[in-house]
Amino acid sequence: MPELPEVETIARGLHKRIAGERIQSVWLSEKPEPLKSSPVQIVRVLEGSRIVQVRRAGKHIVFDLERKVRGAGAEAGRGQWVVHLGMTGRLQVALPDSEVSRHTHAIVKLASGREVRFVDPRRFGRLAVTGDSSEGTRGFTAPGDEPLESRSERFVELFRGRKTPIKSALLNQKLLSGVGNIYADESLFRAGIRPRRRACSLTKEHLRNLHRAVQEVLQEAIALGGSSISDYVDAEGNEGFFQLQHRVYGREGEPCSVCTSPIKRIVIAGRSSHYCPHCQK
DNA sequence: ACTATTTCCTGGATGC
DNA sequence: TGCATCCAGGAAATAG
Repeated sequence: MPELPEVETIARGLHKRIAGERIQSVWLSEKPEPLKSSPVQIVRVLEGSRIVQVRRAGKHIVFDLERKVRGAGAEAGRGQWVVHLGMTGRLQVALPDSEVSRHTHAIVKLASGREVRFVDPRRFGRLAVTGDSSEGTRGFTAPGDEPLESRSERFVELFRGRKTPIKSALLNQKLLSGVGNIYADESLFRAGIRPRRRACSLTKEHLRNLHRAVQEVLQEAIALGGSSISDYVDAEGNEGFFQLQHRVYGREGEPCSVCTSPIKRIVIAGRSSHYCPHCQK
C-alpha cells in the first residue's frame, strides 16, 4: 500500500528512467473504470508529449508534460499525467515484448520503444490528466499540506480544535497529504500519543512532537526505499526495507520494542490501528 | 462546516 | 481438497 515514502521512491525511480522521453501512443483497457479523466482527454494530453519530470505530490505520482508547438503562434502546451496507485497499483517500465500482466489498465508507449504500464488488480488506483495553464505554473499539487514541507506552527494549526481522533485527522488527505495507515501508526507511537485521542485534546507540545515524529518516520522510510508489505516494489522492482523498522504496525500481540507490553490493535474509522498501551497515552 | 459511515475491488488467508 | 467467508484500506460518496 503505497504511502508517501513508497510513492516518493517510485517517482524518483521513474524520473531517473524516463524523464525526457516522448510519449508515442497510449492504450487504455476496454473497461477503463480507474480513470478520473475521460479516455479521450487522457489520449489527447499524453500522446506526443514529452515527459519533463516525474515527481510526487501527496500520494500522487505526477508526470509533468510539455507538448510540442503545433502550428504557428501556438504556445507550448503543458499538462500533467497524474497517477494515484490506490492500494495495489503499480507502474512498470517494460520492454514491449515482455508479458503483459493481468489487470493492466493502461500502456503508455515511449519513443525509445519502452512502455510504462499501469497495473492494478484491486482498481483503487486512478489515472487523470490536467490540462494546459488551468493550474497555473505550479502544476498539480495535492489537496493538503506536504508533511515534509509544513512547518511546526502550521502543523499545529491544522489539527488544533478538531474533535476527530488524531489518527483519523492524520489520514485526512485534505489536511496532510501523503500519510497513510502505516505511517500514521508509526508516527503516533514515536510521539507517544494514542490513536483514539481526540485532536482537540492534544497540547501544542503534543502536536509539535507529532510533527517531528511524522517527518522523522517519513524521512527514514524514504531512506530505506519505503515499506514492502503485500507485494510493493518500486519502479525498478526493488523492495523497500522500512517494514523492518515498524514498531507497531502489523505487530499486534508482539512485545513493544521499548517496554515489552503487547501491542494492541483497535479499529478506528474502519482501519486497523496499532499502538502500545504503555508507551502511548 | 464537520464528522462518521459506507462503498468500491480482488487476492490471499482462514475456517469448516 | 474445496468452497465460502473475511479482511486489507485510500478516498469518494453518502448520511447524520
